[in-house]
Amino acid sequence: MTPSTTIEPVFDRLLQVAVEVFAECGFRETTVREICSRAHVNVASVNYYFRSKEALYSQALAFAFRETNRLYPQDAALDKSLPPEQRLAVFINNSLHKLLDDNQLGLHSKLIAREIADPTNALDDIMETALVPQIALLEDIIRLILKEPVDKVIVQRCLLSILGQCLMFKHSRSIIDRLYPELIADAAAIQASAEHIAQFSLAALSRLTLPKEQTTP
Amino acid sequence: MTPSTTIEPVFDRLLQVAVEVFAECGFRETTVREICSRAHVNVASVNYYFRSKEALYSQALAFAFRETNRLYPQDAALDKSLPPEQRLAVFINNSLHKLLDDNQLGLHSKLIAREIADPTNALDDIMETALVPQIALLEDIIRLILKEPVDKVIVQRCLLSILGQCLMFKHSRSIIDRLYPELIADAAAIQASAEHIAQFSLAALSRLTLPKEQTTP
DNA sequence: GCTTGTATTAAACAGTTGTTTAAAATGATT
DNA sequence: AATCATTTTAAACAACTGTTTAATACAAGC
Repeated sequence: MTPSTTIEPVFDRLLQVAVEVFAECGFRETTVREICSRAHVNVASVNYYFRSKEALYSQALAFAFRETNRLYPQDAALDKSLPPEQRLAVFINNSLHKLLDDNQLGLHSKLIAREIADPTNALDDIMETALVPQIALLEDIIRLILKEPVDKVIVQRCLLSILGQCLMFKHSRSIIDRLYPELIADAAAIQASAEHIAQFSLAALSRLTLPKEQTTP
Repeated sequence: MTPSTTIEPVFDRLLQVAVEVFAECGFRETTVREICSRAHVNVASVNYYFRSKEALYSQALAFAFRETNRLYPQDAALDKSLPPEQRLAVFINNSLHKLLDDNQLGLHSKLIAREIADPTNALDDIMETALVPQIALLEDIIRLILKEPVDKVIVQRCLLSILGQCLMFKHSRSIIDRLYPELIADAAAIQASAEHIAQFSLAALSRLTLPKEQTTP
């Protein structure tokens, strides 16, 4: 048995390269041979260390989730001493950078986004461990902003509204690249986009709590 | 043996089945044998009528766009005599039904959403003919709602906010299915979700035009 | 009849896929 | 040095891929 404290070079290299290639090409389009070629290991290594290509994918996905949450922790959004409006802004800004950072490790979110858009059997395992906590956090923040207690489905719909605005930048990246490339040109632009989403969402939330006075004040 | 009930030519049958299978499995996972099998034609037919599998995909994608715009025309949203707030609500409701209708022809939007999330070479051809007009329409409506003239990028960001909320229901369907399946259970739920998006967005838009100091009444 | 052009077919092609095998290399323990 | 389990390797496997081929079927025109 290999001690869990010492890292296995081939195993680790395989996992990292797998995230890279799976994120780039998707599950089906990536070949085991491509992964092994980039990792400079034999083709049989995948079936030796992992049971199969599918098992490697599953582990790579879990690894990607762990990495994103390690590199982009939601500490400030979890800080209950801050006003919820600020926590929401932090959550959105953090999520957007998580999704859009293209430097080397944006691959993790790319793989995750791909899995969400076109799920495989591995999704269910991931949901519980990594996605549900994020959702719960956002739900809490929304509930705090909508001070008075509201129907559960309203909170859920608001959550989807906010999350949808964020995920747009990942799932519909192809459209944004073609229509408004300047909106995600650099880090400053991304931050500005995040601020817009926060502002847009806070405006909507604060309006929803008010009684049904129509557009004319 | 000639099919007595369906006298549809092989070309048309191939195109329809292609939309179905490509939407279900994506470009790469789809095999021409599967398409031909479901269409009850020989394997060579794809290369006979269309040049290649890729050409068939390209034509299937264009066909899907034509069909969605035929089945869900944006007439009411185009009606310039209506108030822009109502036109926005119609646009959103129409888009959401377009995206979520699973009856037989929701396949078209499924194929399109797949292409947006994971674009192939065929996307650029489609953008111009089918997507840009929809975007332009939404841009116009937003500009009307934000009465006073605002910066171009603000309109663009608001457009992405609204579009993101709609596309969420398609691109992240896997998440919604697992977290809040009741939100898209039936046509009534979909309509309610559409009304929420419209309300959420209108609230945000009307707030964005006002000065920001109005947090507490 | 025959010819001509199109449509359809079964079979084969050439390449790639994930996976397995069985031999060889490695490294620690005796 | 010999034994043992573990790791690495090249090669082969069987199945599947998109595409092509060459033989056929079929209709219309002469």
